[in-house]
Amino acid sequence: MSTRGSQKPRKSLVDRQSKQSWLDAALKALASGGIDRVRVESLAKNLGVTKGSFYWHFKDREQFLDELLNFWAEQSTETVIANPNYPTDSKARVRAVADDIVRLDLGKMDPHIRSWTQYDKRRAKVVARMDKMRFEFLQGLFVAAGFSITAASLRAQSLYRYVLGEQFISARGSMGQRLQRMQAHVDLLLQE
Amino acid sequence: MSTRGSQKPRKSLVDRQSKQSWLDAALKALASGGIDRVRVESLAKNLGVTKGSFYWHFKDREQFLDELLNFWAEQSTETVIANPNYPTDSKARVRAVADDIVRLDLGKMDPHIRSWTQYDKRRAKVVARMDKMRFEFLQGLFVAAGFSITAASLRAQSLYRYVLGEQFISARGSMGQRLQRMQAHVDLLLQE
DNA sequence: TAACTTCCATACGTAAGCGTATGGGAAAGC
DNA sequence: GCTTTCCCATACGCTTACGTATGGAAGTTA
Repeated sequence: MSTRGSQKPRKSLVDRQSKQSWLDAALKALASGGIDRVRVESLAKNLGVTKGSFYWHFKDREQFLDELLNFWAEQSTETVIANPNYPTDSKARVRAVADDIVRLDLGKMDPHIRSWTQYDKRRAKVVARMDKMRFEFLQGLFVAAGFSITAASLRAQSLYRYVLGEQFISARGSMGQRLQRMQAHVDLLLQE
Repeated sequence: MSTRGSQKPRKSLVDRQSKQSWLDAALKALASGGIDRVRVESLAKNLGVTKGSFYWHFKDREQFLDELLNFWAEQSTETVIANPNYPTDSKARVRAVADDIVRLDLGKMDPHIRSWTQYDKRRAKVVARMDKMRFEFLQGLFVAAGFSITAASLRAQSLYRYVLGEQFISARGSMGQRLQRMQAHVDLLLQE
């Protein structure tokens, strides 16, 4: 949708930076207590600026929240799919991915994200896309590990629900316990 | 903590009723869009009364939300544990419970409850107690089905996370699909 | 029937938060 | 150097929602 190419480059980097800082702050606020803590004036205070900045970068809070959701989606996608090099052995690969999910606490935003978007059809679609991507990624792992499409689907569903469920349990124990539980669960899924 | 027995009975039934109606309305509002929709004046409108009623029955919103959380906890406890008669065969029992969880949509409140209480230490304790109770109930089922404590624990953890995780996926498919998935998952857990 | 209790309506004060209008400083462009 | 653009501060109006103060209707008790 850009106009002609004869346009000036427009530094637009300071711009990006500032917009990004708002989104970063919002994501932190979201993680710290739900969408209800994502407040324009509160974020402004944290950033050491005023609302003036916000309403220059964004139309209103609604549009901002949309960008926030997309930002979360992008970030989640990058982290999970376009990832570093995992083991080549397919079963070890599953274990490594599961380990990362716990260790990096991927999905830590999911409770708030989902509680927020659950009854917002438009936004729920974004989350549903994420679910689909993540699921297909996991399913691919199990297929590579020798399972049939059906069996892999079942196991991916199970693993994905495990990951999501884990996020909602307050007393999850130490990192070591969580890793161990996850591996035990993966063992269940990987056994013939 | 009651005072002497010579006290009058004090009908206190109208009282109970009205308090209950507020809590019922609040639970419905909570289910329909998170704790943020549990608003005094909004609930009043739904009930066809004014705030006057609310502030006669409750000290303030905070105390009301405490009662709401306890109400949810009580209700969840009743529904899951003190339940009707399930099959006597222990494996069929597990399947029946899993079936009920999906069919009755138990845990449908969990996303909002957990997103709400996650960063509120005092309230998180209530939720943690629920987690413990539910887990021990499930663990008991697997123990009864012949698994060792350790194996039963693992399977109960898996099943519980599955149930919670299921709640957070927007595109869950039809009831039939959900039941089928759940049973497939339980099959995984029940196989030696 | 008079006083008292129970329960709710009305009206008000206050605070938080959104969005807008306006101005201004600093940097970039010419 | 002057203008223009970028970015933000300040100030204001408006809405929502909480909590309180007060009165009053209906039933209860004495």
